[in-house]
Amino acid sequence: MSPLSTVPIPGTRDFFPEEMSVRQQVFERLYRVVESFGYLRYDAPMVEPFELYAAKSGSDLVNQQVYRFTDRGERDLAIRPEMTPSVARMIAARAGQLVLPARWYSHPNLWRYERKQRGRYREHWQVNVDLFGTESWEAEAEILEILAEMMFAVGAKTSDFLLRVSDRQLVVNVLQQQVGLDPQQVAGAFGVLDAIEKVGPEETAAHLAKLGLSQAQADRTIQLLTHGEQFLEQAAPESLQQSNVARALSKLVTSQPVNVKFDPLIIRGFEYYTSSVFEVFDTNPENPRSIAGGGRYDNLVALFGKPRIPGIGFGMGDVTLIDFLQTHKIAPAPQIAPEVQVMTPDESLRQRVKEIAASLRQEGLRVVTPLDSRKLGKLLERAAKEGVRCVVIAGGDELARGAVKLRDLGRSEEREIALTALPVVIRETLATPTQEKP
RNA sequence: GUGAGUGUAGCUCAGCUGGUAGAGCACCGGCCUGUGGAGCCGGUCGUCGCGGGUUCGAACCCCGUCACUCACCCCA
Repeated sequence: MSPLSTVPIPGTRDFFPEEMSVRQQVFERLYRVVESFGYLRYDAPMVEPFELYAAKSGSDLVNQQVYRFTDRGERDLAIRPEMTPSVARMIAARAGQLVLPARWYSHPNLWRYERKQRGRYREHWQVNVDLFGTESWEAEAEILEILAEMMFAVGAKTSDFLLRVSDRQLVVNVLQQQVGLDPQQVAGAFGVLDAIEKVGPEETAAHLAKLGLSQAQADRTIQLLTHGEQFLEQAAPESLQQSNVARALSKLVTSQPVNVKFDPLIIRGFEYYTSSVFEVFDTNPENPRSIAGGGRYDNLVALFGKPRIPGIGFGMGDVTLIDFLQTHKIAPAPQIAPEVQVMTPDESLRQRVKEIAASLRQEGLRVVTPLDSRKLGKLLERAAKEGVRCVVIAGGDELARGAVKLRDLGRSEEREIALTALPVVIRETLATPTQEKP
């Protein structure tokens, strides 16, 4: 029999401690931002009825990419490919009891059956932030503000990212009323224009002609959709008045300036988005995938037979976010070393070592002790390699005086410290910058 | 689903038109029985992804296969 594989199944990742540490630090910053806006965390099952997604998630392609199986009770189930249907279900379940607006967030792992490539895995973790119960443009503003603050919280600068926003309804209105397209042509135009950045304007014009657009209509459509700012200028005032995104755009209150751009080419795949849609992009072309995206879905909760509760929200995924941080060299350093190691040169003092370690743990420090006997030099070498900052050396002479040696591996300094003062001195040491030996 | 690239030690890789498998790092030990990172010495480590073929002889050439990576399709 061949040995078991150590490789995770395709498209999934193991998170070794140093990777987990980075992920954890990044996401804890995001949690803090979201919670600072008063959002409450929830969770839901990783497996849902398949029909939850079949109903409204959108294209038949989504269905092809869902992990789907039949359980022993003959239920048709799916591993969640996204969180929004689940949260809509939960909101619907409490529809009569909730104080609205409801501000909720979660951090689920999501699955999609697709081939792995840069920025895309079959399993990824996504922070979802959703706001339910208002159609006000201020909901758009708040959601976009949170999104921007999340980017700032992980160390992004204003110039590092671009927030592209659009409004499906507004774009549809303009194309119908000002270019004279019928609804079918509008739908077709969206599909074709999605690819305009790849195939170029000539081919796009040809596709539009097939949909029955005149030359003038095609030119006008392309011109409008590829010049986002002008799009707003050219939209009828009553259309703009109805567009939450258009109204929110200039009124965002954020701790740093944000690059926001209206861009009608932001479509997004989910069919349930009713008007506002938006995505965050890295301004560095090395990392072309969107870091976060979302939109308004005013009809989703009503699918559960409950009163219509409008919603708006977005997801920010771990894969593209951490790619972004690494591209800009602002990912946090892994923190995997214990703060303190306690050791002794005298085998007979092992028990005292454990007692000292226990008392330091009571002080909230992360403390390890050697589990086997080795020479002090080897123990120090290993501690240094692990990145341990403080080493407590409990020798008989010092202990007789009620003291130990405290060695700061970060600065190669050693002092004798009274046991009673040890926690305080260790904390001071940990707060001091290290000084690398040349 | 389509296309391309890569598979050699735990890791990063070298290995000439085919001639018995290598380096650096890492790991373990010694020099150093109460003090780390350097240095020196020594040690452990491989079905050369797998299967078949050609050959006196294959890590190398040929065929197949699998895995991984990147891109396309599409999308969080």
